Amino acid sequence: MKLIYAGAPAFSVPPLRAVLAAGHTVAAVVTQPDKPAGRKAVLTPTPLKTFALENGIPVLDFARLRDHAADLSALGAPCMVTCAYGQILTEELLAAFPAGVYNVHASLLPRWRGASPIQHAILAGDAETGVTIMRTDVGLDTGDVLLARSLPIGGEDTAATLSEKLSRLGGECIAEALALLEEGRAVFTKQDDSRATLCKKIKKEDCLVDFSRPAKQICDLIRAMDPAPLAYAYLRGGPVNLCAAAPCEGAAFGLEPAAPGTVVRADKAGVFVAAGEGFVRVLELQAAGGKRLRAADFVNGRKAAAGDVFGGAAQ
RNA sequence: CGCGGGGUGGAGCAGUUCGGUAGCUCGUCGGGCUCAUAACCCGAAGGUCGCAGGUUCGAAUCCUGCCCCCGCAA
Repeated sequence: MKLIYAGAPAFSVPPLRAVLAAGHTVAAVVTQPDKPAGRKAVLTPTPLKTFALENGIPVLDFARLRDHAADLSALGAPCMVTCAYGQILTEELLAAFPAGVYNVHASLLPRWRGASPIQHAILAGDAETGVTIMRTDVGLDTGDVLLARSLPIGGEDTAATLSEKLSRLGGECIAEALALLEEGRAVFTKQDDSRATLCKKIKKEDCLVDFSRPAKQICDLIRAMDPAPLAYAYLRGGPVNLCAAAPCEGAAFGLEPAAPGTVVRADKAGVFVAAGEGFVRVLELQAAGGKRLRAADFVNGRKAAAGDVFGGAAQ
């Protein structure tokens, strides 16, 4: 089938690869314009654009896709596949594709509609998540579902590992969905709006760790924000990113109860912090200006010691 | 020109203010102690101090230029 593929981040690359591998013709890749990235504001193309150019696929990076419906229909592709593209599609755009627009979404819809489904699934402590292929309508991830596949969320999963797995699964799903469409065997199911949950884009302020909460929830937050933007708390007057951690029982490591946020032990085994319930064993940390360090190295450089207290503000 | 931190044996850091023998913790290797150990004791190896130039009798340290890494913000 001839189609247009829209996406942007690394997550959107494997599904495109799967679409190509399945023998479909990608008339063009639509992505976001190059954006200044990093401290030097170097103009950087999206990962999807880089991949497309490497594979000789024409790239369209309109700032406002809604102004270019005519350009899209001129390509003569009956359908479009979107995956983490990041722009809302208007009715006019949807109308440009007689065979429909299909979205690869990284959650089991109607749960986690919106911008950050992977992070929110981990953050909420969900036991499983998955990929949903739906036929896009004018709402935000509200279209009828063509196909969905689930994946368990492991206790070690971070947004990074889960994203990679879901991206691969997304490739399998979109390939299968396109096959169903071509064979005319596609069956659509309406979403149960009453069970829908919405997630917004994550901001750094959402990542501040509150140690008065249970250790399990704190660790879910830390895993959800890895590798970016990273959960953090203040220590010795400055912000420290908490990159990897696991909840633990005090008895197993000989820890005495203490006020939430207190470092009760800091050595090769980790930085152990008292939480509202249980203890958080922090395994990787990053001080401002420094690299991400294993707890042993962080402690060895004396950036943390037993008795320090993690807080919610700089002081 | 958005703000800021940093580059010193394999790892994390101190030393730079005020130039004068390269230091700490950890790791590694060897030995010892121990029923045993990630514990403890003794010893050893390992560094062009990011790069280039300058000042100086002498530069990790002062001056100039450059490269690289990172936090915040976008």
